[in-house]
Amino acid sequence: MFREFRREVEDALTAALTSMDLPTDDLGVEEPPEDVPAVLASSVAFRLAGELGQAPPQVAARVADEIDGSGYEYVGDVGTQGPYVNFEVSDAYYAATLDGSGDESWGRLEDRGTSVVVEHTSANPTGPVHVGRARNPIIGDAIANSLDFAGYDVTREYYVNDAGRQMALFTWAYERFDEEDLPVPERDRADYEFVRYYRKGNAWLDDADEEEAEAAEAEIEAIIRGLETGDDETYERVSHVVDSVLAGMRESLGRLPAEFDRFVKETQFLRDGSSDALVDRLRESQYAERDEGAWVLDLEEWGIEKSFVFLRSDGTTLYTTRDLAHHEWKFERFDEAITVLGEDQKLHADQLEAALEILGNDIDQLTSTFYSWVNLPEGGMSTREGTGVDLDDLLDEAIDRARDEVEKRLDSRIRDDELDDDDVERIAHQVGIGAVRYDIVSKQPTKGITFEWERALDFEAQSAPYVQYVHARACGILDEADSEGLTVDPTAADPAVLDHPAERELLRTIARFPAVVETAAEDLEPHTVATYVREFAEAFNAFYRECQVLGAEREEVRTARLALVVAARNTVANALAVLGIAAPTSM
RNA sequence: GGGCACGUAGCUCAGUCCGGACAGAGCGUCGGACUUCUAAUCCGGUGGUCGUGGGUUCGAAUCCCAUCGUGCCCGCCA
Repeated sequence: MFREFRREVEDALTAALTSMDLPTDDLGVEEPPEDVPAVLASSVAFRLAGELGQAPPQVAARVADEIDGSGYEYVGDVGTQGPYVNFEVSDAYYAATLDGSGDESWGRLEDRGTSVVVEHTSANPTGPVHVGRARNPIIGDAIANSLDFAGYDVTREYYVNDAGRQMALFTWAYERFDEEDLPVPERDRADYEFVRYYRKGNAWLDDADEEEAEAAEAEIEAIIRGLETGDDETYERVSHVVDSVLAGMRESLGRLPAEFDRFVKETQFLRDGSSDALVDRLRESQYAERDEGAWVLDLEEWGIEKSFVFLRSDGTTLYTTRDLAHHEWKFERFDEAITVLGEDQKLHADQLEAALEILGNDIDQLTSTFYSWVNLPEGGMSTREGTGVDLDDLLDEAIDRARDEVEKRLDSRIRDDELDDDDVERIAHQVGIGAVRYDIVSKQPTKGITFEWERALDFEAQSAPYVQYVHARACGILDEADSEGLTVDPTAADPAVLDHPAERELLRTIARFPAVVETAAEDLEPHTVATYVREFAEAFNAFYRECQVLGAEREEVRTARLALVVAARNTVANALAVLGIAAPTSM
């Protein structure tokens, strides 16, 4: 409803200014501070003061007088407070909000008929997912969710880097070393088992004498060449390693949960010839030149000083070259492509975009969004070095701590719904994993994060359980209503009886949700949903404190409040869904 | 050396893109509220040179310039 109201306010202001023969290019529409009794306000009077030769408050009064709100459904009182023109909402606004949010799809926007592929995570299949990378699936999943809610047709893609030197080295190490020479795996799962070969291979190469190293390098080179020329046997060997490790990684990611619609392998673009064809096209471009046997692009026109190598001097392709073919493949299948990348990829993303433009693509189709690393207090995390905290360990610890909390609270529990062991386990999972996700998704991705156990697993307010608790409370009320034989009928509710300030504030907050989804999707900023849902939880808790639902004195009030609780539950459930956080029905 | 990001309360962060009403939360700390739909809750107190210095503007945390600090990146790795 907020979106419709905002449009009406803009219309009304434009009409008023036009009839006063004033410019309408900057309406100055903004959300006023909390204590102002208005949903939107305009600061346009400041800008017109000079032109009219009057002080802003006088200008505001004149503009407010000129506004005719009668033709609008949701515009209520229009008044001024000093230099500001304030717009209150009408009763119809509350009524429409209560009606709309009674639907479980509240917050889902109309279908846009636009397909978008969201590529995220795409961690190299070298070993278990560590916390340093965990920001990618959590942010990526939330971005995909917000686009889905905003009416896009979303495909979630994991791009598998199975063609580089890294995987060739891994395959060589896997075939070269015996398991008995390796440490016991940290977990009984493929990614933990295989990563031992990868680490061993790297360590061995670091220590090997020149002759040994050269022989090993020759074998690794042979694997790279085999992949490059599309040799089936080489592909099978590498695939065994890649698929095994990836299967393990998918289990970790699935716990978040972060699911993918498709896994696209880099080797696909070597095997189908698209990578070679692309190199030929690039070579013909005016920006291509040879440099010490390699082929490079001069990207100075794009403000990139260093030229970009797209073909090695030995004739093999590079990661970014193959990624070019990958992106053309995406452009053919989707209207828009979004990639969630670590901040270290910025230059590559710029080079990729420039090269795609040279190849004649419409680069408006592509948007890259970046996040900063999660580091340990003592430094970065590395799969190769085996430094860092595994995502599995973080999630296990989070669940353990959440379980302790649940059990600690069982004794002092007022509600007599008798949680059984399954409930305790369910809540521990929902809260533990939710807390980890909320901690990450609630911050701007560009901010650096230093991982600390205590902070990541803080269940206090401004964390997932605070919001989840609101959902559980709403469900609790509705359960109770159900067991008392009360039917919740939103159509029978009269929104006019919801005149308590806490009820009004809750409805106003609910009304904003679709607009929050819209901007989160447009700006690819899911953390704004996290901010919103926290504010929502505050509004609900105030309502919960001030307004008895089941114990309401009049039946019509109870009916209306029950409808409000349904609306609140739908809102918080969907906001949590966007963030990828579970909404517990009890806690 | 060049480029990009970040710097807001003791700590963790919103707000910055699109300038506007006294800069907001949580944690911490101090005090208060459970015979009342779940106290993982709520209420009150405490706490800020918005890194620093200039500039633009009626108005700057927000825009511009400079500067300091931190992180990331700077062709044949991914």
